[in-house]
Amino acid sequence: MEKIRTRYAPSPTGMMHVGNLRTALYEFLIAKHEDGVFMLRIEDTDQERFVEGATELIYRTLDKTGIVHDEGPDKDGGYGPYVQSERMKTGIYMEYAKKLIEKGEAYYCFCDKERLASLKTEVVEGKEISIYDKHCLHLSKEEVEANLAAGMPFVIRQNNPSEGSTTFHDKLYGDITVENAELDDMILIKSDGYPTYNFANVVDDHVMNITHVVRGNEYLSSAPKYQRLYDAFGWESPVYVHLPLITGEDHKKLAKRSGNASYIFEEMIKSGFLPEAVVNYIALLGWSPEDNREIFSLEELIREFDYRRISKSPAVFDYTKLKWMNGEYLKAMDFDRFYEMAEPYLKEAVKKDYNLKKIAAMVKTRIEIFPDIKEHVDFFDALPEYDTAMYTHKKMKTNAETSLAVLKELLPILEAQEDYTNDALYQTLSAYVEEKGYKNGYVMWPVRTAVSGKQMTPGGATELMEILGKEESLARIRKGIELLEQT
RNA sequence: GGCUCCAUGGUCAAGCGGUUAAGACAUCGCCCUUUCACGGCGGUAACACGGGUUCGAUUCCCGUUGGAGUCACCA
Repeated sequence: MEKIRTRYAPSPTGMMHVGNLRTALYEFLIAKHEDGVFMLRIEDTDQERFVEGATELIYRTLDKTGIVHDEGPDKDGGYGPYVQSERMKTGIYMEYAKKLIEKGEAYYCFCDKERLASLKTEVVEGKEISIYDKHCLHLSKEEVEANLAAGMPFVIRQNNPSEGSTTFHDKLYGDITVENAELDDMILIKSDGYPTYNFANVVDDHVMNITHVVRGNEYLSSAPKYQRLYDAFGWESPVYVHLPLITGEDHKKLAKRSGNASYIFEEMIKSGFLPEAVVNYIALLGWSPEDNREIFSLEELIREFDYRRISKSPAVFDYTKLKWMNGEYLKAMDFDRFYEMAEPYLKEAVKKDYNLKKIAAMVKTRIEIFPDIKEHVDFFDALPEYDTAMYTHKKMKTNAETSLAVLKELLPILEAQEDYTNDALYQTLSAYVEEKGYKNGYVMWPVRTAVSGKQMTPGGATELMEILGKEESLARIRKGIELLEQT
């Protein structure tokens, strides 16, 4: 059987959001699942929208996520060039466009902007709707030659029949048929000589031997026009796989512009997400495995990914679930790697000379994304101002009064204590608890409160004291006693 | 508005004619616990509606409603 070849064909116009990334991922998975080839092609036919550095961003993102291409501008696989502006220089698009003209499947159009504007009949939701009237199709050969000779600017349009219908087959959506009358004579070659996406895409996919055209659902409605192009050329059409859209909370397609930063990959990484967690999460937006598993490495995805299980309805991007998944990755992560990644966040929150590794270990199972660290550990640097009401805990049967008593009794004991390791401290406190016949929490609660000044901490009382050290721990307990005495 | 697609809990999502309609996130409760978290256990919560087809429809067909996409010399 022929080897599967898929392609990711982004235009270098800015940031990559999770929709783009998911498309790349599925294209990659579909190819790799069957040991095929995943290719990268840069579609830069719109010179006006080109953004400096956008190509590098694509490389960086692919690299970070592990979605590596087998062929591309930087990896020649014999189908190059892989950048459309370079391909254009070879004259390939014009050459194929002319073939279509010869067949009567395309024609020169000399209409100017004004005439085109006069065709716009209707305005729906702020968008002008127009369908080209085939005005230039009726130009005689002589007129065309004359216009060309005179250097008149032109475009080349597809000549779609006004009768009959066109059907194409999508692997997920099945047969889709539309009336040819619905098909506008779209522009194939722009007046600047560049091909449109619509044309370049079809030509390149064919010439570069792409077997499976995988792309977002937004192309579903133009697919019949592409199909007509294949038919006009007499080419066999590829296998189409149109992917369901990823939407925001508003159930609307993710927009590249006006984009919410939380859907942009780079921004997500900056805000403390792991690339592998993001990849794992988006793999599950629109696809599900046969079993109930949810945590997948990229290698596992390659093994399990069956594109026939891709769903047809759009999926809302759930930030909360992504965070949960990121937390799962953090918990499962090797400690050294975790520490390396967490260190900058720890150092920002804790300036004093505490054992950051111990703090990191405490925090590892409690956070979902790295920035969560700050709120967990900020009390190490400075005891926050707190309300003595925090000493009251119903379940521990503590209140300001009992806490004061316990703390006062404990102070001399802790002053005498030299070994401030967690185990030793815990032993000391336990002994005290036992001697007095108290409940554990009755003692631990006020100590932890005094030592942290917080409702929630990443560890218990003695764990905290080990890190704070004797001096600071005692200072905080004295402070607690002072506060409690004032009430 | 035309065309096209889609339709299971708040979200992701299994199901592919007969099920007590899975599971996950979120949410709520309980347990565990040196607080919180983790972990464990449990609860609330869904087949949009109306017609068919069928012995039987969440599942197949049609319609309605709802949602989305698209209608550029952008991709």
